[in-house]
Amino acid sequence: MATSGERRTWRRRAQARPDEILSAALDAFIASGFDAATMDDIARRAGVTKGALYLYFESKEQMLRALIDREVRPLIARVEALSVMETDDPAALIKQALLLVTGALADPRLFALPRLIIALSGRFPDVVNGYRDDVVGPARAAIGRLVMRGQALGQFRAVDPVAAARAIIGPMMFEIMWAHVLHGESDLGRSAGWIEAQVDVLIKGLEPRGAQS
Amino acid sequence: MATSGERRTWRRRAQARPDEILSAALDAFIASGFDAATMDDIARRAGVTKGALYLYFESKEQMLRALIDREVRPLIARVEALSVMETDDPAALIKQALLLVTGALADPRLFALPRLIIALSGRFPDVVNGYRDDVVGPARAAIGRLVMRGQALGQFRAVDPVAAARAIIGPMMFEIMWAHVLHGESDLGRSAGWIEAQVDVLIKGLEPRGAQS
Amino acid sequence: MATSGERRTWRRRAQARPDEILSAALDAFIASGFDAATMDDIARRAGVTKGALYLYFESKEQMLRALIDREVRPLIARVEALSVMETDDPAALIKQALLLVTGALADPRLFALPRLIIALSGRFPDVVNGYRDDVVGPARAAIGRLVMRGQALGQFRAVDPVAAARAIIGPMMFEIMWAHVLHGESDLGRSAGWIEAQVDVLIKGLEPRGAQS
Amino acid sequence: MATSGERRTWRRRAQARPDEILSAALDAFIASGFDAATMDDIARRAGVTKGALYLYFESKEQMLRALIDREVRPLIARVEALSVMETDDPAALIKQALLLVTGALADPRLFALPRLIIALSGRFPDVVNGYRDDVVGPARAAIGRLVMRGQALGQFRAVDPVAAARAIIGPMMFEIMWAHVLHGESDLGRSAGWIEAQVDVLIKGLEPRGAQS
DNA sequence: TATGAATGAGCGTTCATTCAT
DNA sequence: TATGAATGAACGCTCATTCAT
Repeated sequence: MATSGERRTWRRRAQARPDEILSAALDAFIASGFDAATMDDIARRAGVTKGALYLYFESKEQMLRALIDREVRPLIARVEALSVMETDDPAALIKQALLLVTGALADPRLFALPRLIIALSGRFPDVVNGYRDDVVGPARAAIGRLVMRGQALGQFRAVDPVAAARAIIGPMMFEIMWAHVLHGESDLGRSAGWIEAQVDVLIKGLEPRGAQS
Repeated sequence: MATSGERRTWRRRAQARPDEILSAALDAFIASGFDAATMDDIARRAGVTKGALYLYFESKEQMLRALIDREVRPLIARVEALSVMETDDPAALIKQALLLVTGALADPRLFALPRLIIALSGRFPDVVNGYRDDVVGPARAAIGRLVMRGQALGQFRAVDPVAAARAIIGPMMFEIMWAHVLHGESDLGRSAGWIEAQVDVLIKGLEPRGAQS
Repeated sequence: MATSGERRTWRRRAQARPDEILSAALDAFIASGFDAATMDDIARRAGVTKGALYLYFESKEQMLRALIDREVRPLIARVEALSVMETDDPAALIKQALLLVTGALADPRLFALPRLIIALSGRFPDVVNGYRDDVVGPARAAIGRLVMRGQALGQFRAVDPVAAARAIIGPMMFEIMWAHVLHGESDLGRSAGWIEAQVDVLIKGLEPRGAQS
Repeated sequence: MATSGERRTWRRRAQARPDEILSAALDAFIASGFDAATMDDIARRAGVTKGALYLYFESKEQMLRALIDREVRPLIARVEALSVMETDDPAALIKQALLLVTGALADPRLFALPRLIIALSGRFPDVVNGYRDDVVGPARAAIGRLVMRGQALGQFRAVDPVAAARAIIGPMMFEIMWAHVLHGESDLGRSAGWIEAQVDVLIKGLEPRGAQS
């Protein structure tokens, strides 16, 4: 007797649940940290009861893992896509990739995840390992690929590409993190300009010495 | 029954108690994070009972605050001392200061504090504010002073000194943090060499363009 | 779309459902006890969903009641059948009846029911009452009838037939129960031989004193 | 400033707590079974809060173990004491031991423990193993010792002593258990007379055939 | 100054039961 | 007849904090 429309509504709801719950969990983790966030709080934010959470996730920790996956994978995928594009101006792609990442991490909701990783490292080793293998490693590799391309084109000096990637990504990340931590969630704008300038400087640092002004 | 010698020992211990407790708290926070560390665990590590903790500290949160104070002030004081020394080689002092800080933070017990700050920012705003005003600010100012000295001596280019300080400190800190987070407490040595080299590069970046090789 | 063959299959399954569910419930109760067995577990074992359980049974408790009914009635019926057979060797029938019961209860699936009764007595008085009236009473009466027959034939001494039945059944039951409880489900064989010998001894105990070797 | 009297009061209370809690636990287990009894219920019966329970016991299961120990050890100790007494009438000691045990188990609070063992066997193997090794085994051995003494004196036939012990204890236990289970906690008196008579019969069964009337 | 028994609120998780479909 | 999402009340257990001693 149920129309297919009604059925679809219900189904859609059920299928959207995990996503809604993860968003609620993210909010709760941002507000209270992983330990202090309660399943009740997450449930309330998601508009379901506590029990319903366990229909979709086995535990709070697994929810964290799923959350990292959901939030971070698309970003790293875009960076990887950038890194395999054909180009004769890899410096531009590097800048694009860095601004993509820094722009995304300027959002407190996205930045919350590295922050959680930092806070929980040492206690949930596989969360950290997953992050290292699925996020940090690929990101370094992607930037490293672009550096190699620049080297092949004679635009960059012959340095270890992955080390160079680390040297470029690190300062950016730290600045963003510190801006979030020290200023709260407000005036990231002030850093944003600084960041774009820094990106230019860092990339220029890869050029052959003679090419520098 | 107590000889004055015994009494003195006892006094000394009693006066050392808050310190012993803070050390125990630090160990506990490192092992479990702020939320997951229990007062029982801290008491056990300090060799006292749970109740005794409250003789010296009002609450777990206050203990955290006292801990940050105790751990971080001496380090920043040494950096400030460096920054006001008379010298005609400020680059050497900058390097010394950076290696002082990075060396100290390589110790997981000291690194734990920035990690706690990062993890708890947003929940304890005044903890963060205190850290910004008493640690981050002074550190940037100190390095900035040395940069200015180098500019006055014509050894460095004319850039904003505090911005330069940020650009030097940031990459160091991030690399240390990531080493702690991703590798656990083990192979910081691998990064250590990298760090010293990076310090040289970063300082050289301050020199006038013509001076570069 | 459904052929009548398919329909019949479906009908048959639908009608077999309550039975399948009860079997699943028995397995679950054996594995975990009544309280610790979950409806989910029962449903999984029955190959249906949790909700479907409530189509056939009002509650977990009612399921227990139905289960006891189903499992225990056929066995007691066979004992009763034995007890009303015409015979001039009632001792043989008693032995047959006892071995029937002990043999059946050697199966953990059947023994589970007395175990459940024992465990739950005091909480579900009517379960116990039902068991007493429908199982224990009839069993004692049946054996008692055979004892009376033996007395009528002059083969047994003049003792209270039901008391004699109790004295015969009790040791058997206890030995089986203890074998299950103490050894787990493994070496009931060791007791089995012992049991047959005991049955002989117990029955012989009913014979007139002079008849004993 | 505390008088030693006050102190003693407080101490006495604290030292009596585990016992009070175990009694409360026993009541709760009797009323609801192990699974259905809640820690809250136990705490309420003991007059403390739930948390206080965990000052003395690690878990509900450990409480069960401690309870078995407390309730059952003294009884078995008394049986063992009986079994090593010098005597030239071991039959009398066997009867005394059996009446000791059956008399004790007539108390529903004591009988509750074997009942719990039966209910939980298969799920808490070490609870069961402990019971087998510390209770059932020693009890059989003790009765067996008395049987051997009777055999040495020529008063009993040459049968396996431990098997004889099993054959004597089993029927008693079963009758008690069934009385508890079927009649609830009320009219054990009716069985008590039956039991004493049975004990006589069972012991007489050990005598040489010729000695029987 | 120090103890340690005790509290009480709360946590992550479970589960018998319900009900729209 | 059957599903499976959802509930809501508990449950075993924990812990920061208090306080009589």
